[in-house]
Amino acid sequence: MSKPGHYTREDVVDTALRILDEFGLADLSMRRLAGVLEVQPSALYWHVPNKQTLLALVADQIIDRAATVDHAVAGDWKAITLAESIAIRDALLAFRDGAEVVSSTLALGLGADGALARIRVGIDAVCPDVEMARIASESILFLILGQVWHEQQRMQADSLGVVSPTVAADPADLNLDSDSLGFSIELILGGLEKKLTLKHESR
Amino acid sequence: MSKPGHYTREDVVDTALRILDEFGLADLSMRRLAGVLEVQPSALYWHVPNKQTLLALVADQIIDRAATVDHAVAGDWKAITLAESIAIRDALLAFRDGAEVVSSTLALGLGADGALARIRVGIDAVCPDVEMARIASESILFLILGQVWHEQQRMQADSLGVVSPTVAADPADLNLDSDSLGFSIELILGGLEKKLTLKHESR
DNA sequence: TATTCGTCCTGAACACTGTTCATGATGTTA
DNA sequence: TAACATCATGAACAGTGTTCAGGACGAATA
Repeated sequence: MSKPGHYTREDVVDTALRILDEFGLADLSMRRLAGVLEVQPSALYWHVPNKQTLLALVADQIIDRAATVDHAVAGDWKAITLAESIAIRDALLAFRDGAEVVSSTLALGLGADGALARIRVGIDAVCPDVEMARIASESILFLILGQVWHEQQRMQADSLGVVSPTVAADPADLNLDSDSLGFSIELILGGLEKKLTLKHESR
Repeated sequence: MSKPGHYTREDVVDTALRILDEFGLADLSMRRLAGVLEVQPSALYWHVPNKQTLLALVADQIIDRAATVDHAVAGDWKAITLAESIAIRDALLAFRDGAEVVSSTLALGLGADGALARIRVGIDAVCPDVEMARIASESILFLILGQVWHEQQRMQADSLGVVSPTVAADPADLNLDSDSLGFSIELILGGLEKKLTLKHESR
């Protein structure tokens, strides 16, 4: 941001990512982004065709920055899938409104496919039915996105001073949320395992 | 709409619902809504404090119109939960962009709580752990919302002439999607059942 | 009958939004 | 020196949610 000269597309995406994290998706406007870069709004449209693809690039960045998982250290396929899911969850949580950005990008089919791919690896290893594997991994992804989106929206509501009528700020809340996601995923993986063993036995 | 006279809040919400279904969420603006009612945009702000709560009322309407489920006819708790889920899924599908409207309303905590309540009844009957029941039913709701949102966004993309590179219009697509949701939910319910029986045995 | 009151709406304005377009400066290559 | 791709300007267009002083009109009250 210091050099007022020529920018690259990566500069634009990185700055958008920072504005997103600092002020939230609602305040991430093309004009604001241009202002931070000390540039006219129209200049952005040289680097990017429109705002939606800008957000898709931002979503890709968020997913790409998810921590890698050592599959050897994680354990069996269930542990691997769980670890990958937690990594993606943390990546979404690392940026404000991350879940909403990735959600809409994913819904529009503009990117962020890396998330689904990472969830699938563990499942594909044990589930020969590709359709079944697709449904299971998509379900887990929806679970992650829904949970984190809900959580991040609640965070914003809280930061806006609107204290929710429910019990406030339990010290073990973060762990509870983390366990909550883990539990949900275990439900799906458990159900999948059950289905797989049944299929084996019926042969 | 024919009488230019006084409107009630329900008229406004109903008209918003019709615009949503005909033209989609992106085209549901306060100005357009006012135009259909042959009224100045500012008139709407007498009936409703802002657009977000208008959308929340619309979301409530969508959920409230979900078909009722006869629990006696459905069968056991798993069948009941599945039937309720399908009913909610169909309610979301009955209006264009229904999933997105309900999703954001739910995330903002502004309404549409009926959906979660209906999913919970079957689970609460067999799951004594309220926390566990909450997580399981929220998971199912996220699954429904994610799946339908994805599907509706794809519908809009298709209707915009952007033919997706994947195989087009499989005649069994609708059934496949319906089965897809049923299968995901069965995964969760199966996992929950497994967890419940394990808990019983360990006593 | 005259006046007040609550209800519902008008018309104009404010402060934004994403996006387009003709034009221009700057540095690299032919 | 001339041509070219790169990256920007500045103005404008068409739209958005929302606010606010004021006005019309029917019902209740004095």
